[in-house]
Amino acid sequence: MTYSLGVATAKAEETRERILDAALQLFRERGFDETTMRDIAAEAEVATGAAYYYFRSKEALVMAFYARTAVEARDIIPAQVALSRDLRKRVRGIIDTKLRQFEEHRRLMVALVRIGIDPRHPLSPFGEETKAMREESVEFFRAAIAGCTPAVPRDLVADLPRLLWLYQMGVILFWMFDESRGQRRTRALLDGTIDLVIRLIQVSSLPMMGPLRKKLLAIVRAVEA
Amino acid sequence: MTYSLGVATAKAEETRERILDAALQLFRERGFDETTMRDIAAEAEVATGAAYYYFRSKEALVMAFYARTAVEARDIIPAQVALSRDLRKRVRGIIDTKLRQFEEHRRLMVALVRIGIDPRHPLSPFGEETKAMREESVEFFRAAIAGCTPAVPRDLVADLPRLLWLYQMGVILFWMFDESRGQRRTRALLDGTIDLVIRLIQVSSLPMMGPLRKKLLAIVRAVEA
DNA sequence: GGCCCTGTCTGAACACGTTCAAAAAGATGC
DNA sequence: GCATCTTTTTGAACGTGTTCAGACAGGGCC
Repeated sequence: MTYSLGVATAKAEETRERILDAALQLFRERGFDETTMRDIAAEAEVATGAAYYYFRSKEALVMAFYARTAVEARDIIPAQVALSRDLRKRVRGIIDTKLRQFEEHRRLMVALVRIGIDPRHPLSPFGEETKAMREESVEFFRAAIAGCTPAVPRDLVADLPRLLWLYQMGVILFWMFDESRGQRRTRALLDGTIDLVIRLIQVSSLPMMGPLRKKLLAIVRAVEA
Repeated sequence: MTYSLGVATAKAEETRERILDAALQLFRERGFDETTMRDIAAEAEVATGAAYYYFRSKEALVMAFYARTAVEARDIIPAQVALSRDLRKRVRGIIDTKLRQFEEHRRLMVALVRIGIDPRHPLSPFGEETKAMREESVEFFRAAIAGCTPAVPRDLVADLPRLLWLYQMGVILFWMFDESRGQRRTRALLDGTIDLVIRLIQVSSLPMMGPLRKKLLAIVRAVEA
């Protein structure tokens, strides 16, 4: 859950935090590949092995950062969603929040992607072990489409949250590698595609579009199963 | 071009092939991570360093396989495209061909994705070094939409090939991790989405859809630039 | 044949992620 | 306070990708 290994005492918790903070500091200063586990341990003033007592791998340190933002999001995002009933604003709000959370460590996330793209890897966002976190994220989108304007057709309610989550993952992926000034290409992508997504939902809500919706959902389900 | 380092003589070429074949054999038998460079060198009956004389990294061996398929594709795919004027069949033909080429080493490609997802990495399919190969692939799609039925609107002709290439990459990515029997989930994805893509092109060809096309293209261009 | 040059190949050495046996430090019960 | 058990910490050792200084081989040139 916390992506850490055995932590029983308060002192241990403090050591764990020290290691994680040292790691994040060095990752930010030098980059992920340029930082060694020995560096991290030295910075945290523990032996090399100690890092592995708390984190099962170097990537797990990044995952711990990710998990930290997920905990913070529990407060921020529901508040964000409550601000408006407009679906576009809600979705945009969720994604913007996530990007803001990651901002400081944008390039670091690449390390997670490298291993996470493989769903068989324990730390993959598509894997079994991260299921709880993933579903929490999907729930944010479920909350966002509840009672929103424009309303979402009933038969989309079940699958749309997961599709929006996937959309979010795509945007984040793009953003990680977006080296344009202030990541303005990601802004362009967001500005353009959010509109498209919302309009697509609207269009597919028209009565005549029932068959299209059915077909789309059939694809989604065939692919997921 | 060939993703190998200096090869001047015929004997060197033969050694290079021996190393690559040994690597592919071991990768297939045991998997990428489970095969060491020392194993590969031993199997090819050379010293460890020899492998690095011909291939700059372990992943470069996989890239060499990829490059090999790209060379083969130069004959196969144009022939494939020539079989029909039907756009759906053509696109499907290209993607099916690629999947068939990779089939034997499906899981191996994951090793390429892991590093290739980062456009800054030399071996990334989005990077500078692979540009020639990438553009060759895009050209296949350009040939596919030339004189096809249904016809593609003029203003899409410039960008559609790259979008279709991106679509192809997405399908291949999905397929790599598709552990369903015979990768039938990928079949489902292809069956469903090809139809969708073609229909989208048709719909966007309607005269009234000019503004939508413009908007889509504006997004694509803003994101790429 | 002897010399040099370039391309090919060797294998030890290096750096780094990770593991592990054992030591140290705490907690618990008496 | 001591014995025992658990949690935490240590640092050497291991395996692996990669590098590198130098050995080797063949061909051209005198």
